Formats: sequence, C-alpha cells, structure tokens
Amino acid sequence: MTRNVSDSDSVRRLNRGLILAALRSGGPQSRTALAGVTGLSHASITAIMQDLLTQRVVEELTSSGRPDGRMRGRPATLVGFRRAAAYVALFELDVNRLRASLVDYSGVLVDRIETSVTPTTFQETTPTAFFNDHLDNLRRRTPKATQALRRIAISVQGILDREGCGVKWSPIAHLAGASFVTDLAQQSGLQVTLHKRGRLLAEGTRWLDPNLHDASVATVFIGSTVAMGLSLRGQITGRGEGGATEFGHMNHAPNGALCRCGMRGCIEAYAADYGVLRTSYSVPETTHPAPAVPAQQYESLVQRAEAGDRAATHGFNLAGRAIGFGLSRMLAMFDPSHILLVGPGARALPLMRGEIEAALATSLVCSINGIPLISAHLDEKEPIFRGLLMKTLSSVDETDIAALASNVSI
Amino acid sequence: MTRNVSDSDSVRRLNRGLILAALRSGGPQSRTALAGVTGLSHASITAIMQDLLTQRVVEELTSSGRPDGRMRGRPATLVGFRRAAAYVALFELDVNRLRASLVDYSGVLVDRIETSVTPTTFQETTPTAFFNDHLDNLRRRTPKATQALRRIAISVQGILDREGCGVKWSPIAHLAGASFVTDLAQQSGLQVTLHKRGRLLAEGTRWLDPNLHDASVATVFIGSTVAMGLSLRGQITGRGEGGATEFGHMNHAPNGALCRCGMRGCIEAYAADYGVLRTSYSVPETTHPAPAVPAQQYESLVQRAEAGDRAATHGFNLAGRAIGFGLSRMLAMFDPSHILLVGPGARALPLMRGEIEAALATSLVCSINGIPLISAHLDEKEPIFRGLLMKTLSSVDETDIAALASNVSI
DNA sequence: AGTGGTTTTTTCGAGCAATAAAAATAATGC
DNA sequence: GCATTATTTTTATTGCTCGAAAAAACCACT
Repeated sequence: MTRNVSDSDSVRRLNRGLILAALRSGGPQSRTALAGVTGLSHASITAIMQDLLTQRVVEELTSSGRPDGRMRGRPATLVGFRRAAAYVALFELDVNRLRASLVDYSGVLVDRIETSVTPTTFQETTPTAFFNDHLDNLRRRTPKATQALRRIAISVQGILDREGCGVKWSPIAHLAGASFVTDLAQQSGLQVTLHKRGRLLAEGTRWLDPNLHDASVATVFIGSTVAMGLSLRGQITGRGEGGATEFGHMNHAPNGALCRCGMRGCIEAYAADYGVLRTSYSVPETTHPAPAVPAQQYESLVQRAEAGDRAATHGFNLAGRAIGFGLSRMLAMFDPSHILLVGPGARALPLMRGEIEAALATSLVCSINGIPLISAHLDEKEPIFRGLLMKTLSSVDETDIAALASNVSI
Repeated sequence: MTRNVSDSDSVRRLNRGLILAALRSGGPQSRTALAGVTGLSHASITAIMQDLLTQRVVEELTSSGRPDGRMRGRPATLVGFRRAAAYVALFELDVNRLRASLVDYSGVLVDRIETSVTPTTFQETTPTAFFNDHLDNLRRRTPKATQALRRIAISVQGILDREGCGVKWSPIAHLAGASFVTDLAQQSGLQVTLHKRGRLLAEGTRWLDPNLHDASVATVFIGSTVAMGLSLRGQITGRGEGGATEFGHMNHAPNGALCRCGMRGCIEAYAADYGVLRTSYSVPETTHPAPAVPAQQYESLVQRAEAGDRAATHGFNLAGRAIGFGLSRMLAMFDPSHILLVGPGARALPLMRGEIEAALATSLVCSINGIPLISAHLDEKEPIFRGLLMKTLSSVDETDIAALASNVSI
C-alpha cells in the first residue's frame, strides 16, 4: 500500500510536477511566466528551478533576442527541458507494421525505424525478443541515449489484461497470451508500459488541439478496426490505466454480422473497412471477414458512394447506423461535448453523418442535451504517436523526475 | 480557477481529511488506531486531534470498560465525531413520495418526515418552495439543528444538467425545467447538492458492504425504472458530479418498445415493471406505458413466472435480454468485477439470469474476461439513503471541516 | 499501599518547503 | 550617468510532519 500521507516531500513532488507539466505543455518559459502559470511564488520557482538545474533536468536557454514585444526591464532567461536528460523508446505496433521511435526528453524525435509485420512474425519470434531486437537497434544507432533511456512504451490494438502487462486478445496474429511486458521490463531493466491504441488517439488529439486539452472528447477510430478513446475534462478514463473500452466490439445487433473477433453483431463488423466492403458487395454478413482491405479499395468504395452508387451508399449507411447506435449507447454512460472521428473511415463521415445523427436522435440523452458536435480528423498516425509520446514523457515527469530528492542528480 | 499549489496549508487539509475519513468509515477510534489507519505519526495525530477538539468537531468518548481483549497498559481514549457539530438535511424525492431526513454529524438519524407526492404536486408549488417548506418543518421540529445545518442534499431520478443545478428531465411530473438548486441555496443560505438516484445506489452499496468499498461495481436498479450507478475502485464515476449515466434509457432495440420517456426501444421499456407487464399481457409494445404498477401486481407476475406461466416467463425473458445486452454494451466501456441488481426487480433475477448471461456470452469482452459476478440485493431504500447520507457527510468533512483554519472554531 | 510492566498520548527539537517583502540584477531611455 | 522597468534571488518567517524521548494512565502482583 502506498502512503497517502501528505508531508513536505509530497509537497515538493507536487510542485515540481506542476512546473514540469507547465514546461511540457507551454515549452521553454521564463521563471516569471512559470510563476504565473503554476500559481507558485517567485521564490519557490527559483528554489525548485535551482534544484532542477543542478540535477541537469532543465537548462537555461540563451534567449536569442527578445521574441516578445516588451523592450524594457531585465530580459527574461528562458528555461527548458535539457534534451539529453532522458530518452524514451516508443513502439507503435500495428497489424502490418512496427514503428520504433527514440525521443529525447524535450519531445524531439531522435531516430525512427519502420519494419513490416506479417501474420507469421509472432510465430517466428516471441514478442519479448521482437521488441528487444528493435530496442537494441535503437540503442546501437544512438549510443548516447542508452544511459538515459527511461521508458519503453508500446501501443497495440486489442484487449489488455487488467494490469496492463500483456494482451488478452489482439487482431495482431499470435500476439495475445504471453504477458511480455514483465519479461521485457526484466530483460531491459526499464519500465515498460502498454497502451491501447484507441486510448492514445484520445490522448493525442488532446495534445494536438489546445481547445480540446481540457474538454470531454470521444475519439472514434474507423479503419481496419473501430476503436474509441475517451477523455473527460482532460482525464483519460476507462479504467485508469489498462482496461477495456472495446467500442468496436460493442454489440450493435444481436446475432448480426460476423466480426473479425469471432463474435457476431459487433459495431466493427458493420463499420470497419471490411464490414462496409462486405455489405456493399452484398456478401452474406456471416461470411468470414477479409483479412485486410487495401487502402485504394476502400477509397474507391468511398468515391462510388459519393458518386451515388446505391450498393456503396447502402454499405456506408449501415456503417453509420452501427456507429450512431454505438455512440447513442455510449452517450447513455458518458457525456462528451465533442465526438471526433479519425482514421481512414473519417473520410466517409459525410456519407455516414445522416444515419449517425438519425440514430442519435432516437436517444433520450440527445433529445435533451442535443446532438454533440461530430467532426472528422483524417490523419490518425500523428495523434497516436503524439499520444504515446506525451503520455510517456508526462509519466517520466511525474514518476521519475518530480520525485527526485533534492540532493540527487541524474 | 482554484489554486493547485501545494503548501503547508494543503498538507494540513489533506491529513485532516485522512483522519476524518478514517473516523467516518471506522467509527470512534483511539489515536493510536488512527495513526495506524492513516499512516500519520502519533505526533501529527495528537496535533491535529487537538485542533479538532478545540474546534468542537470531535469529542473524546468515556470508553465504558475495555471492549478489546487487552487488559494491560494505559487504556485508549476513543475519539468520535461530536454529533451536534453539524447537521444535514436529506431529501429523497420519488415519483410518489418524499422522505425528508435530518441527520447529525455522526450519521445518526435525528428526524424523518414522509409525505406523498402526486403528479400535481409540482403544478401547485415550485420545487424550491416545496423543499423550503419541508426544510422549515425539519428546522421547527429540531430547533437546535438550525444553527449547525450545513447541507441540503436531494436525491432525484432523471437527467441532471451538467452543473447539477437542476433537472433536465425526470419521471417526476413537472419537476424538470427550473434549476431550483440555485434558488434553494440562495433562500436557505446553505449549500445544496443534487444527486441522481442511480449513482447514490452505487455509493450506498459501497458503504453497506465493506467488501465492495474499494471494488468496481455496477449497481443496476430495476423497478418502476431502470438505472445504473458505477463505482470504479471506490471512485464513483460518470462525469464526476452531475452528469448522465442513463442506463435505463440506453437503446436496446432500434424502433422498439415505447418507453415512459417518449423514446422507443429503451432498456427500461422492456425491463422496468411496466415493460414486463406489457410484454406478459401481450399488449402491443407501442402502447403507452401504465403510469404506475402496484407492487402486488408485479409480485404476482413474478410468482406466475416462477410457477411456469408461459406469458409471464416470456416477459421476464425479454427483460433479461434487454438488461443483458445493455450490460454487454456497458462492459465494452467499463469493466466492473461485480454486477449488483437492486430494487423490486432484483427479486426476479433467477427468472432473467439465463437471458442476461446468454446476452453477455455473445460479447467479446465476456468471452475473454469471463462473465462477471451477478448478484441481487433486494432492499433498495437503504442503499439510496445511505449513499446520500455518506456522500453528503463526506462532502462536509472534506469541504467544510478539513479546510477549517486552526484558529477557527465551529 | 507500593512498585514494575505495558500501552497510549504528549512534548520537544530538527528538518523542509512555501511565502512575502526586500534586495540584487540587467537591460532600456534620455 | 541615472532614472525606469522587469526579472530573479535572498532573507526572515511561518507552518507542517516526524522521530525520539518523556509523561500519563492503567493493571498486576507483592
């Protein structure tokens, strides 16, 4: 059990965290600016900053000229994260691709390696060995980072176990089963965190759009799968860390279309690319889903629907209906002010909006609160990476850096 | 904006809160016991307790004998809440009844008044005046409480507005519209809080069953309505305070049975008493719901189903199916370890369990995590009152008492 | 009644962090 | 050079928790 007691140590940790968070979201700033943002007194900022400087967590920037308009008074010295203070290794694992990134403490991308993943990848090697290999690659290519490497963070699709140590189910072949997080942590000697891709989307959009930073947003990914991340007033929910928000596999129609997960009637089975394709080509909905849909095929389907093609339109109508009823059911439990569609399927929002809003209109919550704002955001890669990055760096801030005792240096 | 800065003041507030919370859940205790539970040092307990004693928040109890087995050493002096330190007025408003209770700071019921509510009640008087009248009654009957009255807490059914200041929709006739919370707060000079009944059920069961105190539980009320409260690891969620978890009005079947709320296909329209009745008697599902179902009528329906009556069994099957799919959809977003059915309908759990579990079995989450424990708890009045009581007293602890400066007395 | 043992509670001094106010610093403008 | 302006640091004070030691309160036994 962790101590809940509040003492001078926890005070320092909290206030250090406040300063780090301000630097994280506001970039390099003067001490005065930090005092304003955090609410701490100038004296405290100075004291804490002195600690951070001697600990080589932050560094003073020689401000080139005076970017702000003011020309009088003592010029401010900006303070920002020292880039080499820490590094994190980020792995974005997808059905057919791995993107490994090395990022420094200030959030700058240092190195990136992309490799393809096949259905047999995890038959030939264990997830632990797979990640370890790529970690070694990153380390080899940037030796100076090895020392200060703090975290390995992995983004996957699927259902995580309750502790976030492994994957219970995933569309990535042969990934489920082993709780590779523990192994990887042991072998690398680093803290390893596992994240649901859908949740990271929510985290990422929160960081990419300042307006959404403290808003309540439901981010729905539509592509080869359907997933959702929720951020409520700036807090990402759905079981704290590691847990399930399986929006794509929420039941839409009992005994309905066959889903990739093996169940029937999931939202995904209607709204993911393979679902729309199946409906549009009048393939029976109990037919086993196509393993992968080429991007062009989906795109041409969208274009046909936009051109008025009946079959294609029908496919997107059913998809919109599934998304719409799913959202209406989600809204019975949550109450986000924005709904953001991302991923390839977001491109088809105009084709689905009618059915989505019709479905929402049948719900009590929407008839009272009104239909929430629904908008599309086409690029999904950036939010996932950004979400993984910011979540990981914030975790380093809070867990590793803010808790440093004042006599320790890194 | 509230200051997030941590200073010695906030330390004291937090630790006072820790002690108050320990007393709240553990009853009168010795200082040593409190040190163990809270993790604070004996010295701090003494210091804080001295403050609390001079502020007349707590008092030392003359321990009658030694209840614990130990017979050696200096006997412990128990410390407990001083009953007259504060009072709270609790109003449980139902479709046909108001229960007004006056409770002292130690949680003891001082006075209770029950009055009936009719569909015309809020045509004849405003909610503000209605509550004010009953508040005056309570005050008149216990004059000594007037001074120390701290809160008015109201439990209602329906959808609250985002700030928790009023009701946007309610099955209680003519209650919706005016944000009476603000008015009532102004006229009474007290802090007024409004709570969704379903959420209080979750809070109440949490306090009534120590095993559930820090567990993740979904509490489903089944009766004249269907509602749900969620507590995740001891935290009640669903939009912090005030917000919507309208489980009963989550859509079950598009364009389905007519619900009391005017929408079609809500879970409630199948699983609330009127829904089961309608199905069992083969009344068309678009028929307007009966305004109220007598308890005996529902009970006899249960008995007929238990005896094997086809029509009644069918009614409960459909109800179970609606509940089951609703839960399966909820589980796509949350992941509670227990599901607790309360209210009159919990009595019929054996009749519905088959359909509920069949519906859950079709969901991906359940096929991976297993079907959560579903159990019934028949009495629903006690959890609601207990939830309202504990939530309100805890709020007084945190907001009013823990924040008292050390030189202030009450 | 007196004494030793045991447990609970209080007292005391050290250490730490935050704040307000004053002082120091580093530029500009005339 | 000197006043002005804005930023940063220093100083004195306050309030908190904690560990250790002291005090208090009771029992048991002689």
